[in-house]
Amino acid sequence: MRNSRRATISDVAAASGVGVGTVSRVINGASNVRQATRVHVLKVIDQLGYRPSHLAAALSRGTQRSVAIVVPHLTRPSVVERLAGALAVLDAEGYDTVVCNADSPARRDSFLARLTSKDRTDGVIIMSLPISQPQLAAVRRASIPLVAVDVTLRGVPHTVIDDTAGGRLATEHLLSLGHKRIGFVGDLVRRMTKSTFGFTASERRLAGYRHALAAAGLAQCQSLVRLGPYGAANAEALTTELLALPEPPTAIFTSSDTQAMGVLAAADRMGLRVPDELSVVGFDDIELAALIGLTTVRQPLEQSGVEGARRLSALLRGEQVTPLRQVLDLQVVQRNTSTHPRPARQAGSGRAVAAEGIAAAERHYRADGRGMPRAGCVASGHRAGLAQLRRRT
Amino acid sequence: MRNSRRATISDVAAASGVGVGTVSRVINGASNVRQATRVHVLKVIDQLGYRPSHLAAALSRGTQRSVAIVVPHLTRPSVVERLAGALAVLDAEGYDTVVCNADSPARRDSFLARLTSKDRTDGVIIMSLPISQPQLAAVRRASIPLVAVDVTLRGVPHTVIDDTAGGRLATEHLLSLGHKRIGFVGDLVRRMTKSTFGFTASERRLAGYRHALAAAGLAQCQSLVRLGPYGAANAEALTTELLALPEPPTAIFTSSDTQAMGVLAAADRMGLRVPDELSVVGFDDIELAALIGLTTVRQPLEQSGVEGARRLSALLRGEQVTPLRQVLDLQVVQRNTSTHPRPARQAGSGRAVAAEGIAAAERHYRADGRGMPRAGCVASGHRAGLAQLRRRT
DNA sequence: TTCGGTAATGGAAGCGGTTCCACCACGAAA
DNA sequence: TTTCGTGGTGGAACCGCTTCCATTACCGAA
Repeated sequence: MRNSRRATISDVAAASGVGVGTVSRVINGASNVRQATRVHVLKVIDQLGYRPSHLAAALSRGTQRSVAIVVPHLTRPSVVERLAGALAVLDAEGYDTVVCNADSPARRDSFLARLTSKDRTDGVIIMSLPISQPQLAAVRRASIPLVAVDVTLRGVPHTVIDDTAGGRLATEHLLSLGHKRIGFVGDLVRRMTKSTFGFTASERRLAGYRHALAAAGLAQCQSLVRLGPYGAANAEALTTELLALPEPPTAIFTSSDTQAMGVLAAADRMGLRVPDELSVVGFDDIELAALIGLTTVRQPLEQSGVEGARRLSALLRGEQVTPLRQVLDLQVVQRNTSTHPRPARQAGSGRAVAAEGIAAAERHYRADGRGMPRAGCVASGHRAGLAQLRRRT
Repeated sequence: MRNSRRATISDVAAASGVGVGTVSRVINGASNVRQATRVHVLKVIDQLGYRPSHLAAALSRGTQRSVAIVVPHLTRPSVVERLAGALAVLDAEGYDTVVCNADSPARRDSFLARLTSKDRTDGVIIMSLPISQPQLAAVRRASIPLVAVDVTLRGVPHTVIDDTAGGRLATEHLLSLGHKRIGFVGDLVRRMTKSTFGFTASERRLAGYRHALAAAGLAQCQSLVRLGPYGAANAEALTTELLALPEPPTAIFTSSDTQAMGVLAAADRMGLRVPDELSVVGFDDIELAALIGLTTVRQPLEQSGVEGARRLSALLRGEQVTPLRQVLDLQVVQRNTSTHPRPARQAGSGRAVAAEGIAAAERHYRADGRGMPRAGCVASGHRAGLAQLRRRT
């Protein structure tokens, strides 16, 4: 047996004494093939270990059925849930999905360039990732079927939530519980370019928070708003600052559940009981939120992926996608990190606690957890304050 | 301008008055093209909005540079970290990566069938997913370059950890703290087939636990080992059972960090303080573990993906991959959920607490959290016990 | 002037399928 | 017997590129 190179369809045809057309029909299960022929060809295929080339078939047929999804920070829970939703739909529709994890703007640009300059996939889904005007224009010119999820892209079908409304909902929830001093912990956005894209989710949620406060006739205290890079650790630091204020907030709204974890950690480090001494509201309702009983604004993460994928696949079928802008519902899920503010509060003791907390926090941030020596067993003194998952009844 | 169908390379050639060969050279940046020609062709390409077909190029060139990764349960943090590691490497090497999320054995089989029956990708990475003997044989016959991560596959390069050793490490850590009654909470495995693949990670970690107990000369109490389906909620239920025993454990080792979350939740529900009244050790060291101060066995998740991808790419370069079995290091990271057992313990009060806890748990499991009515704001009475992220100093 | 040698280029021959059209039997209808 | 379908089948043309070989133009060396 000459197995120098992989068997092709004509090898099979030759070996089974039929034409390539017939082999092709057998492979694709066309009905007009005599049973005996089919069986014979199938046997030869098996003997030769022949595997049809997807590539050649796609080229010849003119359709490859593959799409790309570009996401930032694949490891974030909210992103993964979206991605999973999209993958499920695309699989079901028979698409191959190539996942592009754009950790940095540079990688995002390189992915986008790769996708627009060459004809690699039938369509593209962009998730949670603002793209620059020129890039959008490039995609347009290439007329690549494109949908966006969790980003507003002019002229492109996009599935989003109303972040501003979400921020308002969260804040109104806290207001309705009686809170007057409500802090905000969110993302600091370094803009890449002067281009318009403007607001990120966190900024819009902050806007919603401001609207709600304004509507309630409350003065807005700038010092109650703290922004920093994404991540629980940073949120913890910001919260520590917030709680150390002369007049600390009685509640904190934060722009993601992950950041809420940091807020909770900070509260604990400062010795504040949640929700009795501090109410906390997150955003997203990732799986973890239910587990730890976090009050949060639920957005349909997985469903956003599902919708995005559905719309792309409609686009690829040549259907009209309307409306261009699809807004999914939000709702506050009250669990166990929010309640009425405690009636009284002694400023003095509060401050003392806060001071201690800050010192502890500073000790902590100097050494982070993950890069430790590689012995068999390491006692990690960092993260010295012990965290525990705690439920109160 | 006739834009009925997409421009091809010969359209460009015709429109710019050169041969297709020259256009091809321009596209691929070959050096032997006159500068003037290059510029002109480039201009025409731009005018025509021509995008070279990746498909056709790949077919012609005979290499497509794409791989598939098959993973189970994409949303689990450990899986995502592995995936992210692999993606980073594959991107850097210029591969397109199609992600196959196999939630069920059926989907796994369909992915595998799709990948083996047709020639779609250059190679495949399988993560954390046991496959059946016939399937492995099929892959072999098709001689698809394959590597495994977190699964042992005979004859296939695989990157794994020594789960048994990990179980032993965790248990020895608790033993060294003075614990004598150590519980285990892990996965119940319904075997799909009679095929050999045998042990899952959880089972092997359980084996390690048993070894350690045996080595310490401790009697093994079968009732201290509880197995159930994966997930924090189930782990919580199992832990509740464990803590309701007449003689409850003073420490629990559980086969993943996610399950450890459930263990912590159960402890809290039962009113047990961690680590004073119950020590808890997880496995994996996902990001969350550091945040909540969970003592755990660290395995290099992301790195496992990196290694798998590196090995696949070596395989695709035609290099030998040795050793076939690559075992990554483990280490216990002690944080704040493990300490010495408390000296004394009154059986009576313990039991009373336990009984109450079980009742509460049963109430809980009847109604799960996520399928609530869709009003603007929902107060969720399920998950009634409020959970809080808590750090003690 | 003749003759390599070289840089730039044109274009045919694949890559491995799908598809369409021509063709062949063969049985039923005329 | 002739004439049509009609189910099976063979194979050329084509999908859009890459690649290799042939060709041309031009230049310096002999």
